[in-house]
Amino acid sequence: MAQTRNKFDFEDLLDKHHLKKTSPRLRVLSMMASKSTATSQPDLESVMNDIDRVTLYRILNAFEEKGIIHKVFDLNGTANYAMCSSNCEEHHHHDEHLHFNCTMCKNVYCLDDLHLPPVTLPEGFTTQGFTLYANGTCPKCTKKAAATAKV
Amino acid sequence: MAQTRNKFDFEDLLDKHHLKKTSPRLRVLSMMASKSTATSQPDLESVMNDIDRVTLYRILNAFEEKGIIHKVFDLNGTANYAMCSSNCEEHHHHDEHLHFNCTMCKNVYCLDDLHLPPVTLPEGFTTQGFTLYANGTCPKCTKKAAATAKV
DNA sequence: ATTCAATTGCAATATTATTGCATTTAAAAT
DNA sequence: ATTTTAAATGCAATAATATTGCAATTGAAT
Ligand SMILES: [Mn+2]
Ligand SMILES: [Mn+2]
Ligand SMILES: [Zn+2]
Ligand SMILES: [Zn+2]
Repeated sequence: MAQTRNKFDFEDLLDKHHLKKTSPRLRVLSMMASKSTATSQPDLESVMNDIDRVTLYRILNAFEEKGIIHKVFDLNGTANYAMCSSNCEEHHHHDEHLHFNCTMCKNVYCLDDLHLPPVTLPEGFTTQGFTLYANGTCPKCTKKAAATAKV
Repeated sequence: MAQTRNKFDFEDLLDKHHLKKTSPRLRVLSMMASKSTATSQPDLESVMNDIDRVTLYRILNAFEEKGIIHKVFDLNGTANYAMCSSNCEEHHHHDEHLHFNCTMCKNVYCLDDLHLPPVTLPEGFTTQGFTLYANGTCPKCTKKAAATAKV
């Protein structure tokens, strides 16, 4: 379940990062925060069809740089964006959680509380960060499939 | 180090998958097999600039479907392709190894022998496969950086 | 109220990917 | 060895995704 945030939270968030409180930005924030899954670039674009596509790209890039959102590529290489729940800083993300990509509904879930087990890399490789991806069926789609099978 | 394969291996490989042994396909195979890292679509295209870009896309898709190569997206969302070392079957890959993306040289390494630790998903999620990504500095770039620092 | 830098919108361009169709070619059939 | 055929390629057109430059607009500071 996504954290419920109000208008003022978003305004504070933009203030904190020295970003001007504009209508496009506030709308993008409230859309992304209202969902429990990541938002794909195409989705964002079709929902916010009155905002220029270039503006959307620039908003997403700015938010990502500031550590407000993070980008995830799904199994098809489509860019998806989700709020950073943890304490991501400017140019320094900490989103080392599991990204679950449902092959039925295509949704990308950020499973935040799933900590990654430690991995030892071969000699010579030094790592800055990890991301674990999984694909399969999400709870909603599992239920849906079960219901259809019954009939 | 990539396994050295000769022309006959590639012809056998194509035969095995009921794919015609054509010049473009053999060239793509030998290029990919000669490298220890994955090959990006742009790289492939610039090296094989005499092969039509559509043909390249179709070759890559065919190889992926047959389980000859697998696709990896790097940190920038660019498609990269690498030989399947394990026993991948048609429409059923088993490439659950670590993908290391060097932030300096942008190369993607398939670290095959690195087994993923088991992860337990939250209730309701059923998984078909995992992929672990890491980013950081590869051995070559680490050495290069050390050499530059000395001077 | 005025000023100014940040942000947006628009036009042009670049990059990556897909589709339809005519031509070519590897492999099978004769 | 020739003919036949399905598979594969190349080309043209189009779609989808992303970036850049610049003029107009607007939020926030003065
Ligand atoms: Mn996430
Ligand atoms: Mn791999
Ligand atoms: Zn689903
Ligand atoms: Zn490197």
